[in-house]
Amino acid sequence: MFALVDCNNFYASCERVFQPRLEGKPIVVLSNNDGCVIARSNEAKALGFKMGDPYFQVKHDLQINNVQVFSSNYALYGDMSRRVMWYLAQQVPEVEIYSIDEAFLDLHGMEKYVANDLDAFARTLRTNIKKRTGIPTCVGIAPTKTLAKLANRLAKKRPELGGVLHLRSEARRLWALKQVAVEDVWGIGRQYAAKLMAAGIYTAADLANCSDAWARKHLGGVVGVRLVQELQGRVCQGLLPSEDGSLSRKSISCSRTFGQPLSAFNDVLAAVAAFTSRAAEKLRRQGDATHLMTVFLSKNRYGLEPPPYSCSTVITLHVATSDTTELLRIARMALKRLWQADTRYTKAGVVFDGLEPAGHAQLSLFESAPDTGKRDRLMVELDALNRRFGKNTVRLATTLTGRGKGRAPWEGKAQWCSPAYTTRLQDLLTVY
DNA sequence: TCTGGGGTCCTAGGACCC
DNA sequence: TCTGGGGTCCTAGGACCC
Repeated sequence: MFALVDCNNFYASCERVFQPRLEGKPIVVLSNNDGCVIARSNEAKALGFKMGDPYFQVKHDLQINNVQVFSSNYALYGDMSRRVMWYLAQQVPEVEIYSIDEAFLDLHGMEKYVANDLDAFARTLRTNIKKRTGIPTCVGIAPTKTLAKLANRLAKKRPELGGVLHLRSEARRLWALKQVAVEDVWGIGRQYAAKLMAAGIYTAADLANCSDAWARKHLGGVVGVRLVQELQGRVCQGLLPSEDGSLSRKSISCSRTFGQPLSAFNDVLAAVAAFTSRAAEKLRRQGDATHLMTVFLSKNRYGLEPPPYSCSTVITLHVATSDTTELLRIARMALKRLWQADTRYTKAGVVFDGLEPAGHAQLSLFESAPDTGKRDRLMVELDALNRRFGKNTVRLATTLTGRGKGRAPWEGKAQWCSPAYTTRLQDLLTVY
């Protein structure tokens, strides 16, 4: 058995924990740059606000409905997430942190520790998470991860289930499959949903009745086969390593939409340099080096201009590196290659691929190992200082613009960001 | 004026190897 | 002159997830 524990409306719930007066009130949280709606409380959902709604389009409706608006506060959400996950890790032998607000638990063999009553166990988890962190959750329990997802979804949609649904029998599984529309199945996106409906497949139950051959042909090959089998109760996926040191990403990126369109090379360079530094930090944190760096620039996609809206260039490094100074040199080179004068750029980003463990760089026959000792030590110190004294305490000059201190021109708006209540001493709540 | 960011996996096709 | 089979590695593109 697997369980999926999912926090309800996580970002909105995090904000509510520190502003209880918002209980029962509509809340939305906006993306970077206060661009779109990315999270909603149930009340905001009921008012018809959608995921991805551009803020400027719904601003008026939000106001007249008295919806509380927040900019995203990842310092807060990340820390609250860690608290929830830490608690779960104490309760079961194996946890997969699937996303910032969801975790799969492996319950195989747990029955004997919880008196054969997984439902009661799940209810205890919910109660304790709420008590310790203030975050409401729902739990789905089923023989496969895909069914656990589905059970979780129903637990969330049907208040009468009390936040927990356990697909303990075949009859229960068949009942649950009939309740869920095919587009709400984990792994069915917009394209597949349209294809399935055209083929007369409307519910998860219909999908579970498809043959392996049909799934292979129409749902992306083996991925589709696994999906259908998991709905039938046949286990195709186990728990994966998660964000706890055992997880090693295969690519690392950092990108942002600018606060305003930029046309000056040095302004965009400052942005690309800042993203490069950030991505290099992530790279070093997982102990890797990259030998493939992509830099991309984007233009406004919503205007009258025809595509292409973005251009990119890939640079292959002969010796993999995680040294920020070296990566900055390459980023500048890539940017020069892409640059077109008189263009209003709206976004930029960098991606590192071809990752390998640092220090094990393959040298070709005639290359000698470059002297990287000093640089490595510099990076270790840099990361240590920033960890200890906060992000960007020490950084490289390229990430600054010629304009001196203050906000960089690429930085976006975050007009309604709540305090970092749990990670910043000055932001600690005072209760009178 | 204003439209997010960071990932994963799979397939198909081409280049190249023995 | 004609003809074969089995691999690997890489990239681009498409789908999906939160």
